[in-house]
Amino acid sequence: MKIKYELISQDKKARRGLLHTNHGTVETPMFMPVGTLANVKMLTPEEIKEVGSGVILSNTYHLWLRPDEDVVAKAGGLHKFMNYDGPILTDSGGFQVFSLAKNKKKDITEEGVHFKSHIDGKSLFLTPELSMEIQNKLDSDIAMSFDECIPYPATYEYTKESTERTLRWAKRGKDSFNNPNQSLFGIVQGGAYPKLRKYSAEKTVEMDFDGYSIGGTSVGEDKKTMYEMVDNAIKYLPEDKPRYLMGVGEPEDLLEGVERGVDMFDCVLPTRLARHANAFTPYGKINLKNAKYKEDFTPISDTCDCYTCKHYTKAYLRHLFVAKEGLGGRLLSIHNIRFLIKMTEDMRNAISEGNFIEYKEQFLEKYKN
RNA sequence: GCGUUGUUGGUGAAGUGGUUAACACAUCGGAUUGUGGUUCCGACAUGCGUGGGUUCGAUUCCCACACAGCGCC
Repeated sequence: MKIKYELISQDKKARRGLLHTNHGTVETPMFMPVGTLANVKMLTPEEIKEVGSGVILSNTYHLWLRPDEDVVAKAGGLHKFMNYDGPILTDSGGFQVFSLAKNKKKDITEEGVHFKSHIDGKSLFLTPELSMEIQNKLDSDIAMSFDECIPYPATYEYTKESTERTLRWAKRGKDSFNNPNQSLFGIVQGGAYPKLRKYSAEKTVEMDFDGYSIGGTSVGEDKKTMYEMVDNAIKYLPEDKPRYLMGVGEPEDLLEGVERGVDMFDCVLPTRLARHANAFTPYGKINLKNAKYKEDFTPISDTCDCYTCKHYTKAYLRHLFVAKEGLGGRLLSIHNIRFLIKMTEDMRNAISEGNFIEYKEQFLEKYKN
């Protein structure tokens, strides 16, 4: 069955809802941890669940290369393969158009995109049809359309050309899509041009997807520009479908996104930062490797309810990072993901109580310091 | 005692008669937004064992001394 979005309550544009999937019902706004290679780096499925995660994200491009989608299909699909029974969303490989296609003009064609494998340098060619075929086999709950994530800055001409091509790719992908148990999201592009965002959103919505995402953000633009991109896309999206802001983000971005009506976020930030000893706290990010934590025997945050904060001190975590012990990254991944997910829980409650803006301002007042 | 080799930052070490003494590790910071697990970027010797000398100029050449290794009585 396809996913179904159910709106529960609304506070201005901020929305609280439920997402019904084949692998359970989850609440929105939600933050989705990224598990590119069929695992959220360093964490077991039990730990992912314990942290309150709704959906996790995995990646078509990476699983295509290794182990390859047929292996996953033989295992019985992505859920069985990785032993995760919650909802999974797969990114289409569109972001790799941004990060791996070196020569945009030459590598990106109407038919598809030429890549060099980041593993062995082999030449690869990914098309909308192939991305759908791989995702159909992976059998995630939500598949993403194959798009081009446009760099920033980009000229109006290039953005227009690319945005139109992404629309044609979306249509081709949808036409070849072949898995009745899987949902498919369309992706709004249009770069930083309001006119193109509107065009992309309206044309994408016409194709009638199961959900819509806003792509092409967090690619180097300033925050003001990013929030404008969201504003200029989201007003054309239907109320009865989930909205997903791709690749975002930082705590302040979640607040700004939810305020504008975003339901879903994903970001590598909590896990990547964790591997490099950076921790989210209510008072901003801290670097646990700093010498000042050498004898700090308090938790990262005394108001955090995560496993790590309940059992370990900053001094111990610092020791693990300085000694390059993997447990540090693991414990901090738990904390950082929990931090963002707890934020979404608090935001949901604030929406229900009609005081989202107050929550946001209180949060930011502390966090900015 | 004689001969010989060596003495460069917290560590291992390059190097040159002439503007800022290489590099690595350690240390100390910073970055990270549809993954970079081992990543990226900064800072870090006012000084080359000590004291003299030669020279316009010495960490580099010379002498003495100190210390360390090796060899010989």
